[in-house]
Amino acid sequence: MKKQKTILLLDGNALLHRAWHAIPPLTTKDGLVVNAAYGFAMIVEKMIETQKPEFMAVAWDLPGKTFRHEIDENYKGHREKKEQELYDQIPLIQEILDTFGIPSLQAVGYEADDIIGTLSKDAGENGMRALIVTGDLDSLQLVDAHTQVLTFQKGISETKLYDIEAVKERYGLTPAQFLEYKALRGDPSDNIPGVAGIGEKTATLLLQRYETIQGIFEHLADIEEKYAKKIRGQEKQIELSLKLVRIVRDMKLEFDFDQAELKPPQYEKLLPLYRKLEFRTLLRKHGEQAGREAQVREKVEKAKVAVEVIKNREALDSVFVSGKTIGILIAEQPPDLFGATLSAVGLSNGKRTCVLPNPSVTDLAHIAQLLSQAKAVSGHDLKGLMHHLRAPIASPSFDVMIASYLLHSGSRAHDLSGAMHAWLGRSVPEVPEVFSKEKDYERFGQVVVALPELAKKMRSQMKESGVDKVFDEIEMPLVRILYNMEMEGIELDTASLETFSKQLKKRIDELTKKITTLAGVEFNLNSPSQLADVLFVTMELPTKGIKKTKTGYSTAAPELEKLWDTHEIIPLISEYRELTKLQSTYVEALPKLVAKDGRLHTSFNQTVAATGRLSSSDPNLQNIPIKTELGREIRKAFVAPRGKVLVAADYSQIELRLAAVIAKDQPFIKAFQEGADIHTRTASEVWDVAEDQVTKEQRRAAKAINFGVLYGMGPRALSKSTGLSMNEAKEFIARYFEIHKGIQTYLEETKVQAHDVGYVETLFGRRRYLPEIQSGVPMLVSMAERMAINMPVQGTAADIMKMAMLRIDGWLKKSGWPAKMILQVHDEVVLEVDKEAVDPVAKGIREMMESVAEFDVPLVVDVEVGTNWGEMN
DNA sequence: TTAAGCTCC
DNA sequence: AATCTGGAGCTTAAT
Repeated sequence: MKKQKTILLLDGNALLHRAWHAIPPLTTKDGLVVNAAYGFAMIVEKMIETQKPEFMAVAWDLPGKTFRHEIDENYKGHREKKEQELYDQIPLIQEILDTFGIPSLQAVGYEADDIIGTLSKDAGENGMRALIVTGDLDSLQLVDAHTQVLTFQKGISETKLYDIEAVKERYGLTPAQFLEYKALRGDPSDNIPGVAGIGEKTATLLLQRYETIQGIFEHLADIEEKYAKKIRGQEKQIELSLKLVRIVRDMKLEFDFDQAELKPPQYEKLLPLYRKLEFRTLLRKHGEQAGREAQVREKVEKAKVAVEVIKNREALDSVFVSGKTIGILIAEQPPDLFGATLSAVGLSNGKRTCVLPNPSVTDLAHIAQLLSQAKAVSGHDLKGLMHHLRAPIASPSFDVMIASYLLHSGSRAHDLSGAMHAWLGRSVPEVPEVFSKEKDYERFGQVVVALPELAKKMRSQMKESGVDKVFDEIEMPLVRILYNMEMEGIELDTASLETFSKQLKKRIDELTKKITTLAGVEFNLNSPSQLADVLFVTMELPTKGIKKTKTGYSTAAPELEKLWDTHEIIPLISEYRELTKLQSTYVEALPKLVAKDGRLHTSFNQTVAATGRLSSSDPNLQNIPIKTELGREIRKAFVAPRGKVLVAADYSQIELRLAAVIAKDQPFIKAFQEGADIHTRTASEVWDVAEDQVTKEQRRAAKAINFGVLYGMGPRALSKSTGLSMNEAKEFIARYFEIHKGIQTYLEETKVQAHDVGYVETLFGRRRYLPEIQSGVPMLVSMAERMAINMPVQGTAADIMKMAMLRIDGWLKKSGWPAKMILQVHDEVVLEVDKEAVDPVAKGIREMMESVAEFDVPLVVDVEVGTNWGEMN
């Protein structure tokens, strides 16, 4: 039998948008925006390579004619400019398509979908296979025995192929039913009305039961009344929806498949075009830079060291020579259902380098055992490694990820290959994800071998800038502690959250009803844009003084507050916001993340925050609510197991104290030495009244400026946050700086230093570079200045907390008290402690924390004890 | 993917 | 003419 030929049909507009969104704004050196064209070219080339079609064509909507896809008036204005940049790229794409000989098709009165629908049908009738490439799931209705749909899942790299089976699997419906499903369900974004009250679930259910819409109407009598009443009498509406959703498949098209026959690209046109558009990756692929590539290959080749691929543990043991630093790397498989698994472990002692493929759990345990005896261990992301080994490493000495972070704290990308590139200045192979051939192991081995060299380079750089102390004395020892905290986790009382969830749900439903009634329209109140529309258009609430966002009027909490008295709906919306936030972010999400041991395990990221703080994710346990009474309910669900209690110790006012220390501000230093209420003291100074005469308002304003100073706040922000007038605020600040000369000088000098040397530092030598400060762009410069002001203070606090954690860990180990650190929230650590040991542990950690550093200002720690995190006393 | 909004220190 | 409060992470909508 003859091989079936394939025609690839691309939905030009859908892919254009997909490319536009997936690729960050790229411009050529002449300022031409080319990201969409680039993405489109990538898609086209990838499709040709992977699908090997015989024919190919691109269908386009006619410009300006949007039949089904009406653009919402609300979006029009701000979008126009961006849209223009996007549409300007269409001619570029046409040019690219021309060099491949791929025709573009358009038709008056039809959309791209219709052309594709028609051509795919023709193709099928002519014994061909049609493969539709689009970003739009509407085309799934076209799928049949010889038509398939390829969609993009995220970005432009991951695709999913839908044939009849795949459609059934994904939606539980045949492609023909999918059409009816969309007509029933509707689609607001495409202006398809559908049937009110029928959503995904109901539409699917009914179609599964009765096969077609006709079937549903025939069995209307058998259908539960709650559904039936929604559908009854909706024939017209459904008819209309069907018409809107159905893609035309019988257009009259003057089209000959021969026109779409795919030939090799005309390189003499394609390459200059790519060069003009600066598509380097694609150029390289086409051999443009074959010469340079060969050079790089040669260099890698030269650096090659003998790598053994060993398959047994005994041989592996020989790598571990006592007194040697062991370099270790893991190659992770792409995560699947069972989480990330390892495809290989690479080890090197500097002389021998081994790669162990597919390590078993016992292999890993064995490696952990051996590593704990090594003099030092270096690698990349050692905390991650410990999790894979399921064991701490006693002496982690060099983590490339952390070194990269300390050398470039502003960046968030600290991957190994990036570091190799940046510090070794040569191409090192990427760590492979899957190992199938011998050369994969070899390539991996080359990376492992390069590790010590990389570490050496990075160390000398760290010495040069003086961050090596932070590295050796703070960050590296902290790795194991963070691992232990992540392993330990915290117990979550899911039962209480369940009860709370029910209460929330009840109130949220009530609020939804009331708000809908008051507004007079049904809308999604989770959507800020819809809410703004309802408030300011439908209900005509005053827009004076309301901030604008890029998309229209803001509905953020402070803006709603301005509208508080204009309508009773506002407080309800505010409450709705609070409740749904709690419900979705915490109450519903957290219980799902409880591990098999009944506890919640976060990840503490050591290489994210530019100031030196930790961050927490999956889940983030550093933003558990506490401010509002309802929010506190969630915190109360963080509990100590039977027989234990939680002990929380937090540094009181640590940033302000450190600001006083760093700025050598005498009045502040004195105030802290005397144990004064710092905000009351400030108010008393500035308004020149006795401390016991300071009003609440005055204290509030003083507090606002005390915090504001740390962030580089101006008079504008101060007046906003205090209610002071602009002039009062200015005067207040002037007076403040008159008294706090040290602070004023610090602000000035820090800015100057940041401009001069391009970085700022903490008291312990952690450094942050601020390249934008020399950019000359006023907004970026002032932003960098504020970062410069804030980083030494926030960063020193972070240093101190990290050192305190090291001391607490050491003290607990030495003293043997049954207590474990489990959480850190910037200025607070939480421990889980056996009841009997509470008093000595509380006393001990306070002493550890308060004495971690000696300044002119005392560090003060408050310690609280409780059975849950919400009620500590 | 981004924007808007909210949570924390 | 108007902006300019530092550091994080998560959810939802919308494209």
